[in-house]
Amino acid sequence: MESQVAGGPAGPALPNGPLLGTNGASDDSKTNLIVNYLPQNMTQDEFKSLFGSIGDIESCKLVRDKITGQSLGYGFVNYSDPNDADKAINTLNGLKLQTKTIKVSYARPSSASIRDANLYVSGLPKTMSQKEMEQLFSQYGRIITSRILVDQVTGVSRGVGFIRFDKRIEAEEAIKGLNGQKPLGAAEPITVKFANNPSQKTGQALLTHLYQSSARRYAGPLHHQTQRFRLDNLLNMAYGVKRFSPIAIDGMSGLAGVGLSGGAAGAGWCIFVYNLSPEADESVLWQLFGPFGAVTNVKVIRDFTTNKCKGFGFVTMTNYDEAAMAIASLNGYRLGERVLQVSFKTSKQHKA
DNA sequence: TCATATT
Repeated sequence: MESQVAGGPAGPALPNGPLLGTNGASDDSKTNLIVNYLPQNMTQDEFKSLFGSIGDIESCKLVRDKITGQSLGYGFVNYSDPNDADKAINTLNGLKLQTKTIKVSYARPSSASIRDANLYVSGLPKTMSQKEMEQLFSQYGRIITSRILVDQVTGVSRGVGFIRFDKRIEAEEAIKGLNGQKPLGAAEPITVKFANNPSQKTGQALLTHLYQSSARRYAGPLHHQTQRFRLDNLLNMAYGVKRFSPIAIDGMSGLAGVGLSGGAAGAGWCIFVYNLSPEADESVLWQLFGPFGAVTNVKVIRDFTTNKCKGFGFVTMTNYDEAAMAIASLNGYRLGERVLQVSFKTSKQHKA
């Protein structure tokens, strides 16, 4: 993560110049851990507290979905002392937390070459074991993880599995070599392709969350036209249907001086979004508001010196009804540990 | 017939 400078009194004298290893990279391979199979509902604070009980933490991060803020079930911990990292592996690896058994291991150095190295395999013989599947794939490289999905009730293989290689090149070679091939003694060929990236799922996950939260917020019989409008549109979005609603939502009375920004270039409805994380960027706003309709502009307000988001931003949408829908759906939406506040921007001139 | 491992 961050460069660490060796300052140990017992270490060899360092030459002048950058206090880095000969390869120019900082060496956190002895202090940086990856933690997998965390319970879905574990928070950053709980994560830090659990691993902080071992020793001083330099930094730690529970990895979450960029858009929905949901935990992705893994995280990183960087200890100040390599001995604490070792201790964390020995004492916390295999710990059972709720339904999960967490895995604690040293993190490989992060690089582009190890990303997108995860394969989805289907059409496997039901009799093939995880070990046999690994043997089949191991000729193409170092396998980091493997799994065969099983029927929840019977425990029998579903013929579907995952293989994560150390390097993406190895995964590519495995696809070339094994996709469409019959394993020894198998009746049918297997399909080998890259597994879905979690980020591809987030659009759908967002819509699901929005639909659920919307359904909760407007719980009750759907006889009111406004409610029907919202739910119809959320369902339409989920199915990718674009259509105009014949039902007009609440009138636009009482909106004088609110939201509507004039000017040829900036015409549209300006929306104020509050409680963004310091890490938020424009893409988050595009992805949050895009599903609701035409978005012409997004802006994250950043601190000039740190370049971190100051906690708020603005989105401009062309159509009133789509902006109103976005506000109704996203106001109060939980993004990670934060609850968004979303409203039409109020004009500053009129404030006391 | 896609669960979750690279900040």
